[in-house]
Amino acid sequence: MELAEARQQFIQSWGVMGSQWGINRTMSQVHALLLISEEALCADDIMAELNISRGNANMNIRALLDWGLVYKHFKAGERKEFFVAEKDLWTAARKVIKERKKRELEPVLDMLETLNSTEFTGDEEKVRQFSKRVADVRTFARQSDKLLSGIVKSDRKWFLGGFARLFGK
Amino acid sequence: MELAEARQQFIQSWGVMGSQWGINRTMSQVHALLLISEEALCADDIMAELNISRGNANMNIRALLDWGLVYKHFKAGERKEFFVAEKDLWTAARKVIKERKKRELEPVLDMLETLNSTEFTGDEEKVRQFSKRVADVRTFARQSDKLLSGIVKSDRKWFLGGFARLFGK
DNA sequence: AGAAACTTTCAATAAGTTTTGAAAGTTCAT
DNA sequence: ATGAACTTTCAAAACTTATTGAAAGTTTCT
Repeated sequence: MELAEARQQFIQSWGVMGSQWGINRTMSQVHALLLISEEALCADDIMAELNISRGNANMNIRALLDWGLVYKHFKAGERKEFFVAEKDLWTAARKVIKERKKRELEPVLDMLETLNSTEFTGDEEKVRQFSKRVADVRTFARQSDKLLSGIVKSDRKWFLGGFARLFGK
Repeated sequence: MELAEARQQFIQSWGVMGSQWGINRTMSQVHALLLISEEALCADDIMAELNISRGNANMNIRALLDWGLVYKHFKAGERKEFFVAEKDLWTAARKVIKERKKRELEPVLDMLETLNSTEFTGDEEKVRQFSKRVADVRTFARQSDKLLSGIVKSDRKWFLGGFARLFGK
């Protein structure tokens, strides 16, 4: 198989996965491209490889920097900016978990805390039942938050090591 | 606070979270509505509560059944179908993980396995570097898959119990 | 200060996704 | 076999999100 073809396959597949998880397809593709690139790439390289406009490239590169998945890299004698991906995927995954937890889980958690400490007006029995459900969901969400925090704080060994001992007991 | 208002807040917030994770907003809202409903609801109840069309309600209820997050419920003497949510969120979460793993992680894993056992044509050094990157990503993806499988198989106690002992050691 | 090299912004447009609603399909009771 | 009750389908419309490209902005060099 041609190397170029294999690269495209990797980039496409990574893009599809991203879009299924609510991440802009182009952003995932830029990430994929940088992941498999040894050399730091500049905006023009990325535009050319992925066939996208300058604006689109710029916006998605900024987003990746923002997530901490890509770093700026300056080459001596070159004026433009180059970019490299965080190549350690465990580090990258932890950043994604941390960030999504903050952006997407915490607002729900806040809503649940608020509802949990509010008194409702309405049919007494219905209020009782609703409060019970909210409390259940809150417990679950807090537990999930705790689990994710633990993962973010844990080190590579935990991830690389066997998980067998962690479950079922 | 009015009970009705609180219900809307819960439903909206759950809908936003879903959409951020690549799940149709209406589907999350139907799920939220069923989660906080003691009684089983029929299509018309859901249409009325969420102000959506019959087609939309039907399509999203089917999807939730498909994910195993909602069950059909028949009421004696009633001809129409009623629906209830799986109220145990740990059970629901495991189903979601299992399903997303299958639908969204496994295709990437397959791509990585294929690329990993393919010889590439092209500049020798570039091929070597690309293969190394693919191997790295594959290792990470397999490890993630293993971790998720463990979670899916683990029991509630593991989730409810303290995670402290699991990390950092 | 001016010009070149580069990055960012943003309004217009394109692409993609979701929703609707009416028609077709199904099931069940008589 | 018919009709009422209910569910499913699907093409068209509405809505949302992503992308473009040209203009504006910034930085660096002489």
